[in-house]
Amino acid sequence: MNVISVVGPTAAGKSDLAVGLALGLGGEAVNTDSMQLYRGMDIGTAKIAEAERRGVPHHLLDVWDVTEAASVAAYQNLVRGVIEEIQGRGRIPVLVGGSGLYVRAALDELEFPGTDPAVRERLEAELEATGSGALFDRLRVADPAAARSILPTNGRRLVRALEVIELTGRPFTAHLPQNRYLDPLTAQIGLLVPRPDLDERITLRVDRMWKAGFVEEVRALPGLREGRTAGLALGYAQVLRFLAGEWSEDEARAETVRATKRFARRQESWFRRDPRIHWLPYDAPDLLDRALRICS
RNA sequence: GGCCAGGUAGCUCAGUCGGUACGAGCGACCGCCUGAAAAGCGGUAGGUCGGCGGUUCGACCCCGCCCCUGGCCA
Repeated sequence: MNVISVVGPTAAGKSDLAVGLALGLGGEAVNTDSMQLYRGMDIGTAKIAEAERRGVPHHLLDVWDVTEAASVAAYQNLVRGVIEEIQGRGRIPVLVGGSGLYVRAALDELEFPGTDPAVRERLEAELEATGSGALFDRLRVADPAAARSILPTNGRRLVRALEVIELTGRPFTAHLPQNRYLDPLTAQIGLLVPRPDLDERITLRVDRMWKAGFVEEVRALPGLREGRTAGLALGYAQVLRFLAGEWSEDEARAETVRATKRFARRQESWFRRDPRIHWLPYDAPDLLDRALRICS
């Protein structure tokens, strides 16, 4: 295989498996997690510690400032470059992370039509003023196919669809080669975790984050409030509300656990759809061997 | 032991001046997802309305007794 990708819900043990695979295959780790791209967001994103990397180089961690807005398209440029560079050195990129769209952006034939801040801003103002229903009606005329796949109440996606149509003059749905790897020799490994185990692991992980000084980490990142995305990250958003006096610290922690469980469920439903993923039980004693076999 | 409040969906609670529970939020389960994706948007399933008896054509809503929870008094 030329490219490996480890996916699955949060707290499943992806980082560790990726390091094992990299060591076994002569590879390097590449982050596919939208929030670990941010500098300074370590505890709350469960970023793999230096010691746990066991000498394996890790790419695309700490590349954005928390004041920058995240962008899949920008990320896509970065990953594609990194993958090429690693392969150029005769090594194998081992992608790791749970951001479904980011994984797709890295692995699949997928292109993002452009964006325009002015257009975006105007559409967002319109959404604010007239509500999503009006935007939906417009989309229904401009691109019936897109309207069928976007719910009338989903303002965010309506804005983007209309933006793309306005910018490209083509329907939003014009580009859709689904599930096609850029490199046919790509293997995706998914970690399967039973719900009760997953919930327990999430609770423990959040507790550990708090003990590790998560609140202090957030306090030390004033830029979080300015950025459009970083401050919305799981845990960070909740701690910010605690720091703002809206919630007690306990509430913030409990809400973080709840939101993380919900997120893990969304990750599962995203990855479940991809028939190309090889699923392995997260606690299999021979997990690494089985994964290596799939990758060879 | 007496008084008061309360026992309605897994949880927290609405509600019916007696006529098949419009229930809500959270949770659970499921789905969507193309430049904010740790974001955003949806769908479905759960209730013998504490128990037993009575009044009534009819009670979750009225009456009696009992059980449970919280508070106050003794």
